[in-house]
Amino acid sequence: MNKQCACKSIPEDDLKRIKDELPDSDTIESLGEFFKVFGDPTRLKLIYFLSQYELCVADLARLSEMEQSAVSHQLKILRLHRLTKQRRDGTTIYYSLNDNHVREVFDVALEHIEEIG
Amino acid sequence: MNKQCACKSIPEDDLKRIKDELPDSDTIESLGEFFKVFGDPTRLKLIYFLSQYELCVADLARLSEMEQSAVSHQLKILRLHRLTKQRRDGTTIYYSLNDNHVREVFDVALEHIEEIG
DNA sequence: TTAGTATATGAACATATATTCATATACATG
DNA sequence: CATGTATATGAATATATGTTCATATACTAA
Repeated sequence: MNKQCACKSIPEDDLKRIKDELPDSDTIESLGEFFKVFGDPTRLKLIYFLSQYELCVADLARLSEMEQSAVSHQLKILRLHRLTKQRRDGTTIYYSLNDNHVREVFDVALEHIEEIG
Repeated sequence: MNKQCACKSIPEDDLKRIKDELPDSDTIESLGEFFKVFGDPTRLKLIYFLSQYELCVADLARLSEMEQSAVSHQLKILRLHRLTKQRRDGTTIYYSLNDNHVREVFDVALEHIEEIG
């Protein structure tokens, strides 16, 4: 008698049901994109600073010790994913976070990191 | 009179203070790594399935419609980042999530995605 | 030990992505 | 309009990453 992987005994119907519970593929794609934005240390720094203050590009560059160009490129990504909003005052553009979820996601993950050491 | 970027008027001391509030660079790196794990749709699917059930590699492959090898490679990443735990039963290895934070991060992000459409 | 099943892994390849450099755009001031 | 400042962007490059294929390891049963 062959003792097969127990899970293989899950009927096809159940597999289908479990599969159906998965958020649809557009949602999964969007989620992946969303997390990818957080998946870079330089962007995380920008996100963190913006979670605390409304800041212009120049100061973000100074705070994060990145070149202005690099900051602009990354801000474009944050903007496109609607993580930030901006406001113009003369030639200066002030960025801030768009959504409380962003801060929340950051905080939960931080808890996790601190917990697992 | 030159109207400079208002934020430039933030004294160096304040900049230093804001910078100091940023989690240390090891933490930022770990956070980035953590989010990077979520930043791939195939891994997200695995994470989702494992947030619901304890599953073996073969069924994860069937559920996610990935090759066994690809699943194993991705599970290695989840394991290394301690997002999953596993248990062996004969030749079968059952995976499950390691931590409630993972589920929580997933859910908050999902809310965000559903909110911004 | 031999055969079979479940999972893991190394190498190769293709694709994605972050940064830099040079330059463009947008606005303000004189 | 001309100049200066703040920000944005395109191209190029270097690096990271996901998948596949072939194969290795770990365990079980006969």
